[in-house]
Amino acid sequence: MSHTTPDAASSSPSAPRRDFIRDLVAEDVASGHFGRGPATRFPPEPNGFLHMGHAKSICLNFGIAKEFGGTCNLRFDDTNPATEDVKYVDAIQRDVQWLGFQWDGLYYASDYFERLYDIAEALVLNGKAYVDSQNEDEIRAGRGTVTSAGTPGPYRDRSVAENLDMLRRMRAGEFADGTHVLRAKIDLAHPNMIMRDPLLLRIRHAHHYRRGTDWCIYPLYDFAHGLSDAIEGITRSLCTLEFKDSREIYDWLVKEAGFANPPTQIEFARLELDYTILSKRKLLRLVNEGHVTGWDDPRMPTIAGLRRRGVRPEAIRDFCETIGVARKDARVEIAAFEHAVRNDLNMEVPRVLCVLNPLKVVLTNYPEGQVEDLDAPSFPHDVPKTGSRSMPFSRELYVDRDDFMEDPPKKFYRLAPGKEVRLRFGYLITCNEVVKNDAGEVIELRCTYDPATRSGQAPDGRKVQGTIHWVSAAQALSCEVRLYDRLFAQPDPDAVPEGEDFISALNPQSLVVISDAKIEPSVANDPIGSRYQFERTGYFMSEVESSTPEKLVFNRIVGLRDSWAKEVKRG
RNA sequence: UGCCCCUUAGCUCAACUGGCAGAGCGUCUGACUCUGGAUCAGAAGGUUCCAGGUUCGAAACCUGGAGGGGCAACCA
Repeated sequence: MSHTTPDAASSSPSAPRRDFIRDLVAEDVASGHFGRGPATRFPPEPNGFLHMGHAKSICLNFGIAKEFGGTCNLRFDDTNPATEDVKYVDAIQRDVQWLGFQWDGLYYASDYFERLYDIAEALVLNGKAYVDSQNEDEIRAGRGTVTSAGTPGPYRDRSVAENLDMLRRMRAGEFADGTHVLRAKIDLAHPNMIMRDPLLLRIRHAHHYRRGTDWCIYPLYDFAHGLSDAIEGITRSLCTLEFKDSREIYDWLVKEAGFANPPTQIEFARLELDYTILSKRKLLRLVNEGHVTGWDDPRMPTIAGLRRRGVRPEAIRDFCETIGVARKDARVEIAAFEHAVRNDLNMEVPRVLCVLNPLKVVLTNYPEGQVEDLDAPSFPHDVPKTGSRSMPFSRELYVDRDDFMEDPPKKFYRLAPGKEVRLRFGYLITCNEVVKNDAGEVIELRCTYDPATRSGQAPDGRKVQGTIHWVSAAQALSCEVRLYDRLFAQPDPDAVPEGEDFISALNPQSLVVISDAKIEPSVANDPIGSRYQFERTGYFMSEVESSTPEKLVFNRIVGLRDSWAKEVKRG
């Protein structure tokens, strides 16, 4: 592969993207440095649902394992009994699998508590750790600040025997929460704050969703994480940039614990997407305060929300591939994600016609009572799929209100008094008369059709610029359409005035429900959960949770790119 | 006022580790004319954060500076 042409490289869809992490892993493989194959892990804390940020990490960790013939574990980092729950464990497993990945090992940090405890005792025996009996405030004060050194507390030089005794009694549950902690004995003046005698174990008499109440000294992140990696034989431990400073304690611990060829931590930038928020803490607030219907609300950037909305895992994986992996923070445009979603659906889903805001059209010269079937291909010419359905055509139709203007501006290629348009897959029609109600609202258009134009072409060769979608009024199915839009009204939801928070940046238009849209009858017997492109409108999926055969409900997955809207905005 | 990291096109990333700064998305223009979508073709867009230095040659290496971010939770 050393002399591939650019063409050959880009035409190979499975060619793995190169990034600094993959480069390192490739070196590991070449050098045999670890003495074992590449091993990664995805280590979520089960305290919330997975979101797009996790998807990036999942694609990276599992992707590397797949590309290099290594392994990837799913490990629940469940070291905090206060926040964790089995319901999150279940959701996380479901979401990882739905994304298309299968873990090699399924592990829980809470299964390593005994092992970690043994390491803690060894540390004490080696004079590398001590039991500190100061309270939280005293410990904080003793740590100093970023610009000043900390000072040793009164318990720092306890004897090994006393430390061991205290640690054993901590484990035995003799002490109350907060009375003692185990600390590594490193350096209270260390330039890296994390190294100023970091806390290893704290007492928590609480119910843990897996351990119940049988354990009461919970390891902190820094103590649990690297050692869990080492226990599992991980080679490269991938995490986000904010853990950069933790690398030093990570290395210190795996070395002190005596692991040969221990794993190494590599940091990459966490994903930020504009117009949404990728923070479990903040997403939990949206759920708890009722701003969304749940973790799987289709507006949520969670895997479960995206799945419910109709996004396919292929689109998420493609997106994660295109954004790449870097060492600098960046906010990715949501447009890039929407593009990935369209790109995926474009080649996969059939086209149908659905009128969102129905406006009746009566074809005055079409025979009363007549219905003819028009054949309509389900895919455009450039999508390599076949299939068609038949669409009933009759005297009374519905078209979209947006496709009619009584007093149109220039370059409006749709219906207007005296103007001719093409009905998709059907005839050319001309608008002759506009019927209004007493309030002056347009309620009906009276048009004539040209019987010679069933093919969509005029025999006399006259050009018709616009093509609009329609349904036959009598046969169309009434359905509900949920138009989902961006969750927040501004790119950075946290950029709000002083005194406000991201809640005030929510987009009030993030869900618009249309209760009586009209869709062509061909979809009547499709399974719930089928995806479509509603031509000229967007991609939609029938809502698994709310659709019934009697009343279909569709979620808008993503809109089509709309250059007319851009034209309008431009004025 | 300490330690660590980052800064290349609007955005995300490249640049074979010192050899003519490129790609995707976005934007714009055009083609097609039964999706104002898609697709296809083309274009615009750069003082590689700044100032010095090393070198025949610097985005890359060195020094100084600026801007941004992380770290002082018994969260992860």
